[in-house]
This record gives sequence, structure tokens and C-alpha cells, in this order.
Amino acid sequence: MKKSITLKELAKLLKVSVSTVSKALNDSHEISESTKRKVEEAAKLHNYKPNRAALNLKSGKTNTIGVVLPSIKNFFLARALRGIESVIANTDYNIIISITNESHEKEVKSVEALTNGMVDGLIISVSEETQVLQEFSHLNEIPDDIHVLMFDRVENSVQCDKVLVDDYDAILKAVRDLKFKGRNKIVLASTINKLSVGQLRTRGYIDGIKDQHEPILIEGPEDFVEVKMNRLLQEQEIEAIIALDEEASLASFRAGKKNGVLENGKVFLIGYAGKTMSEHLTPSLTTIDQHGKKVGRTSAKLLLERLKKPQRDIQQIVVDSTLRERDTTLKRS
Amino acid sequence: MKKSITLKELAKLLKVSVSTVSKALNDSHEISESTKRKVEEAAKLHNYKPNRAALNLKSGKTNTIGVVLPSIKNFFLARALRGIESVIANTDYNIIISITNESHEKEVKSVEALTNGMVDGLIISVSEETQVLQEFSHLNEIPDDIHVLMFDRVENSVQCDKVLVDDYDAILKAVRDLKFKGRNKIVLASTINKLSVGQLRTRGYIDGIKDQHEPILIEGPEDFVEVKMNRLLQEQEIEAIIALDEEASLASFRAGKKNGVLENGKVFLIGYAGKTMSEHLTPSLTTIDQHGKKVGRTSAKLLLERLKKPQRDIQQIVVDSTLRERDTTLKRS
DNA sequence: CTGTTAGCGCTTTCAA
DNA sequence: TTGAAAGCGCTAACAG
Repeated sequence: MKKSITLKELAKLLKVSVSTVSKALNDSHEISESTKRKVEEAAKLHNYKPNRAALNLKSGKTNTIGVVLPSIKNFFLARALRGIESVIANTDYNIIISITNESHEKEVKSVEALTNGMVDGLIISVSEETQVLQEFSHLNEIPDDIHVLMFDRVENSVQCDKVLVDDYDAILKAVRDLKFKGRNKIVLASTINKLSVGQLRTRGYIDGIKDQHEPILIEGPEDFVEVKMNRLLQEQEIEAIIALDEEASLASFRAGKKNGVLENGKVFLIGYAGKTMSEHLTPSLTTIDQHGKKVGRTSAKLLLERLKKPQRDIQQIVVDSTLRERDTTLKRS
Repeated sequence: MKKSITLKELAKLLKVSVSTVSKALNDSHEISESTKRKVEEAAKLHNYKPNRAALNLKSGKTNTIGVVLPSIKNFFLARALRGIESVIANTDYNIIISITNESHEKEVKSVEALTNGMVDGLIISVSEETQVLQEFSHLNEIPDDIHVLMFDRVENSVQCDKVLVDDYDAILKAVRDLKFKGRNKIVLASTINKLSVGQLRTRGYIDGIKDQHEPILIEGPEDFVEVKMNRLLQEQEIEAIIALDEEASLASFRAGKKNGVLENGKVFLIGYAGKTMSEHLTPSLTTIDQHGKKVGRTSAKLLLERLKKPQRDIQQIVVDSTLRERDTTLKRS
């Protein structure tokens, strides 16, 4: 690995002034072709790379967008990240990612680190802990000139652009779909009952089911959901399960298989999970596809637009999810 | 969101000099307690946050470690990332992540962006394209004072610390294990034949199998592996499959199920896949666990040590993988 | 066409 | 105990 070299050193080597070198490298019209060539050669030879910190300090811009995510195990967030990247890749912005692992403290640290001159804009989906604590001051303290966009797990009290998923409607539609298929006794499983999105989905279920029966909710950690679901399937004549996240989906799936009610279509199951996982389960899992990539792309585009036009009105975009029918909602003989 | 404020402005407000404010905020002994208090109050009130770019420029350090990964869909890399984070989280370093999506161009861009004054150190696993092109100049051009650590997909010609997985040995052991179980005719499936790690694993297979029969290799994209494997299972009496990556594992799994040879144990299958996926397949998949998290932790620790002692000799650490026996290597009636 | 200079926000001698 | 000034690497008026 070579040694890094500064403009000043380069200038000394070439026996010209720093500004000449700077201008030459920036292809300024006020520099002769011959010096430009000389400077460029020397720069290449010595592997000159402008110092980012200096550039940032000078310009007040960083040309970097920060992305703060609670997790990348979550397939939806992973896809959203790809969507964001695919858009940013076509710009001259860099992207830096920070994962909070659902920790509020890590989120605060990340946001502070990023917004103190590391990024021009921030795309964030908050951590579970942040939503539980309802503690958003770290977002409200972000300086004006750094633009923030929240997606998926958003918070109304924070004034910024937002990209959401139609959580309430998606589950409402799922319930209706099940009812249409003659499944009236439906149980809900969730490990994300502390998340805004989980609560919206649950509300969709409650509203959708209210004409049939009292809501049957199994909410808690994955193990808990599995145990409870197992018991429920033994004790009651459940006709369908809606699971609100991958963990609840898999827990429900295991419980269903254990009771042999999934293979024969006695109990239908609609869950949330990635494509690969859903298709490799036996029977394959019907899911609600939230179009993570589209959510990511939309978020990135929206932030980019705001970066261009800081004065624009705050926007909010909802991305619709769609039902992907697979074997767990298929009537068998 | 508030307005950001600089040291200078704060000084003006307090009618003291910039240096006094700076010292007070850094808790210097040469400032009186009373001014310290006043300054700190004002700083809090106006939500003062030191400008990172200025700090970096001044100190020549960034307190940030860059992590460049080819993908996060890959469960091993995702786990490695968590390992890295878990170590860095306990230091005062920040971490910024860049995903290259297996593209050489993106990798070059990322590395350049990061190493031009954004980070003090870099942890990288190179992209597939980079390994195919054998193009590593972007790594060799990184300035001396930025320390690099390669993990998993490493390149000998780059002088830096390295953390590897025992790819060759792991497969060699897997072959032996299968032979011990009486499975002699073994086929190898891989979608990563262009990666160094894939080639090492393949060599382990070839060396392990050489006393039994000519190697039977199915190498190519996921679809191709599935089709070929399907045909092979119909035409020959295969006793076991070793799949070198998640895609090949799933393709082999599908082909095996289609031929009904996995459920009855007629064909054994050892693959690479995450825990959740492996356990939810039916039958569940025996895998080689590469201990991604440990790889990540080891990498981060090693880099941190080098950051402390830049002069230390270059190190190379190998993390052993272990076989996780599940149903696809279980003898049935 | 080239050079001098000031300044981005901050820390840190050195002087007062 | 406080302040003035230099300088980190770079750009961009402004002079020459």
C-alpha cells in the first residue's frame, strides 16, 4: 500500500501553487492544458486522493446518505436496503449503513454519529426499543440542514418525509380473503405487538374479524407463540391463522405441522416471510408481500428529491402490499 | 428540528473566545469551573454538536471502521457482520457498512470512498466479480495509514491481516464423515465455483473422494444445479450430495425431494445454510456451520489490535467450521 | 494563466 | 484562567 499525499505536497513536487494543482485537478478553465496534464500525471503517479474530511468541511456537504436500520435479519428490511442502494447507486451519493439491532441506545449513537457532519440525509426505520420507549428526541434534535426520511416504522410526531406500508389494509384484506374462502374462525399470531406496524396490522385483524367472533390474539416471543398456538389448535376448531411477522409465521407453521392441520388444509395460514423461506416450507407458505425493495426505492427517491428541494412540503407515501398465495391457503381433498 | 450551531457562534453568544469554549467542552483543567458550567449549559441549550468533518480533519482520525461486504442475503456474511458489530460496539469506534452486491465496480467505489478519509480501518470480504477478475489494485492503493483486514474471501497478494474459514478441511471432513456412514458415491454441487472459498471446498471434495471415484461436479447457477442434479439422481445411484452454498443446497434439496430420495435417506445431503432455513426444511438439512459470528468477532478484534499497534506483524487466523447433523444425513428404515 | 489569501470548524500551542 | 493564532487539506475569490 502506498503513502497518501496531500495537495500541498503535490504542489511542492511540481513547483506550482496549491491552488493551481487544485484547479487543474478540478479541470478549471483557467488552467492551461499543459499544466493540467502535468498535474494529472503527477496526481496519478502519487496516487493522490482528495481528503474527504477537508472536502466535507470546506463544502459543508458530505455527499453521503446514512441509512439506519434496526436489523438485517429481517427480510423486509434487507430488501428495503437493496431498494435504497439501487437508487443511490445511480447518483453521486455514497451510502453508509448502520444497524441498531433493535437497541435504542445504539440508534441514538448511530443517529448522532451520522448527523454530526457525516451525512447530508438520513433514511431511518426505528428500533423496537425506540417505539416501546416512545423516545424520539434524537430525531427531533437533528439539525435542520440534514434531511430525514422515516420508513415502515414511523412516528407521527417527527416532522419528516415518510414511506409506509399499508399494514392495516393488508391484514384487513387478508381476513376478508379468508372469510371469502369460508374460514371464519381466525387467530392472530404476532411477535411484533410492540411495533407500530404490528399494532396497525392487529387493528386490521380486529376490525376485519369483528362480525365473526371476538379476536383471538397470540402475542409474545416466538417460543410463546408456538406453545400457545399448539395448545389452541388442540383445543379449538381454528380455521385459519394470520401471522404478522416471520417469527410468528414460523412458530405458527411449526405448531400447525405438529398438529397435522397444515398439510390437509384444515387450517389455513397467511404469514410474512421472504420468498425463499416461504417456498421451501412444506407446505409452502402463503404470505403478504410488502414489496420491501419498492419501499426502499421509494424512500431513497423521496429523500433525493428533498435534498434537491429542501423547501418542498413534507410528503407521505404508502406502498401497498399484495397477497402471495401458496399452499397454506389451498383447499385439499 | 433545530438549527446547528458552531463553536464560534457559541463563543460569541457567551462573549468568550473560541478556545475557551473548546477547552471547556473538553473539560480542560485550565478552565474555571464556573465558565465550564456556563459553557456546558449554553452548549446543551443550543444543542451544540461538534462538527465531525472538522474533528476528522484536525485529528487525522475518524474513529470509524468501514465494513465492505459483497452481500447481506448471504447468511454467513450477515452473521459475520453481527460479530463485527458486537465487538466494535464496545469501543468508541463507529462502524459504516457498504454492500457491493458482488459488483467489482461498486466495491472499488466503496473502498475509495471509505479510504479517502472516512475510516481508520477497513474490514472487507471481496465481491465475486473481484475474485473473477483477480483485480485487487483498489486494495493495494489504500494508503498505509488505513489498516485493512480481509476475511473469508481473501487474496494472498494483498498484504494485510486475514481471517479465514477452514474451507478445504471442512469439506474433506464432510466427505470422510459420509464415507464413514457408508456413502461412497458422492456428488458435489456448487454455485460458487468462481470464488476462492468455493474452489478450496471443491478441492477438499476432490481430495477426499479420490480413492472412491472420479469427482462428480455440478457447478453453475442455481437453476442449472437443480436441473443437472435432478437428472443425475434419476440416472445414477448417488449416495450423497455435498452442496457448497445456500443456493446449491436448496437446488439440491429440491431435486432430492422431487426424486423422493431425501425423506427415505437414500441420498444424504450436507449443505450450507442458515439455522432457521435448515431447521424448517423437511427433512431438516445437515449443514456445515462456519461460525459466521465468530469470524466477524475475530476480524474486528484483529483489526482493533492492529489499529492499536500498527507495526505488528501481519496475522492470519483460521476459524474452524463444524458439522451440524440434521435429518438429511440420518439413516431411515 | 498562475499565485496569494482567507476560511470551512475545530484543537492546541503559546502568550497574556 | 483566558485569548490569539496557527494549522489540519481543500476550494475559491481576488490579484497579479
